[in-house]
Amino acid sequence: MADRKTARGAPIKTPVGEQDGIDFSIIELFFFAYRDFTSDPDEILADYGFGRAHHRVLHFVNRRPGLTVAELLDVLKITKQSLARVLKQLIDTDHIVQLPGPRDRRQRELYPTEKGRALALALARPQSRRIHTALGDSGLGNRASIELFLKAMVNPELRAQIDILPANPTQKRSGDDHGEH
Amino acid sequence: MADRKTARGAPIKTPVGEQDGIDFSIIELFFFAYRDFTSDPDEILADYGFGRAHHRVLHFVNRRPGLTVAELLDVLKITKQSLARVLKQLIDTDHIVQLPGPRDRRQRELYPTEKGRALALALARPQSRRIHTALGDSGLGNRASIELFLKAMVNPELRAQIDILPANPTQKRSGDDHGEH
DNA sequence: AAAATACGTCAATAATGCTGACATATTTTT
DNA sequence: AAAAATATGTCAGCATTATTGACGTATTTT
Repeated sequence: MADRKTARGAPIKTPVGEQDGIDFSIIELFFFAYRDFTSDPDEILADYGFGRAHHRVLHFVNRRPGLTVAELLDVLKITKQSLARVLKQLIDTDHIVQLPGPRDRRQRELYPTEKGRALALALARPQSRRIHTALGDSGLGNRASIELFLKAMVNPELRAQIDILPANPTQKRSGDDHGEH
Repeated sequence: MADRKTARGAPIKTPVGEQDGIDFSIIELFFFAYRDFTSDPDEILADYGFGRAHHRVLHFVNRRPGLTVAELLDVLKITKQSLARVLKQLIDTDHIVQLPGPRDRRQRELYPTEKGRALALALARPQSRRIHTALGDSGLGNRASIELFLKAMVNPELRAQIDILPANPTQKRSGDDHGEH
């Protein structure tokens, strides 16, 4: 064990596979699918000097206008400092505006501008088209299965975040003040 | 238009939704699902001082032992310089070994060691468990639909990469020397 | 009045990607 | 045999997106 080079493990030449009891097919498919899924908006974002982080912020602010900073952090699971830069850029470029919270004026409610709405839609369009095509290709009527599967892939304790978003077919919204009335 | 602050666009208070003709449900589900899907291995990797990049390299080297550097770059769609760092670390920590290509000695064939194989399996295990649970939760017999959907989400010209990988049910491998003999 | 909260910001650091340039070994072409 | 192309490695610098820690300010709660 003196020489490091001779201590190297021997090469394994057999591929891992499903026989190891692991679902490699879907693991890989998920990787490739997500990679290409994000590539469409990435190209558009590059024209604005934005990145994926901007996309995510823009998306959720458009989906839940009036979102506070704390709520956004909770959805994105990033830190305040990470959010700060991209949010500032989106505000400076007039894609997002902040309004003081009506009940608690410490809070900043985030709203898209018309410009921000337009960009969010432009980014979502190719993704939606890809999904639509994939649903078609893989046989119609799979939509419900796909939704159930994807939702089941999310950590159970985080599925609440999904249910807050509008127009999800798995639940009905009872009111806009998502409230503890 | 002298003052910038007054030139700000007005806040839009209505959420975007499916009525805009865009499949926001699945877009979001895909984001959340992928986020949590990668969180399991991320925790394990942190113990080794590795990141997601190491995971991907380790994964594909285990799936296709003997892969050359160029082939790996093509699968991962990153640059040589980006790969260099993580690959070097994986070699230094004895997870991967390099052998000169038998036909072309300029090439470096990449193989996992026993240690590398073990880590790859440890990383894949929670992901596979999550998939298995999700398939169960969303009703058995969806597996084929899910695979078709995910595959259809991948850019058509890149689906060839998937078919190269072992034990994919959509094709049969004709030989191990993937060769133009 | 004091404490807690929501947010903003400054500074430093890390992981992962990028481009460009150049070196070395090896194979292919001329 | 010489020249060109190829596969890989490496150096240097840079961008993006994330991290942690610390501190300031406005506001609300205790």
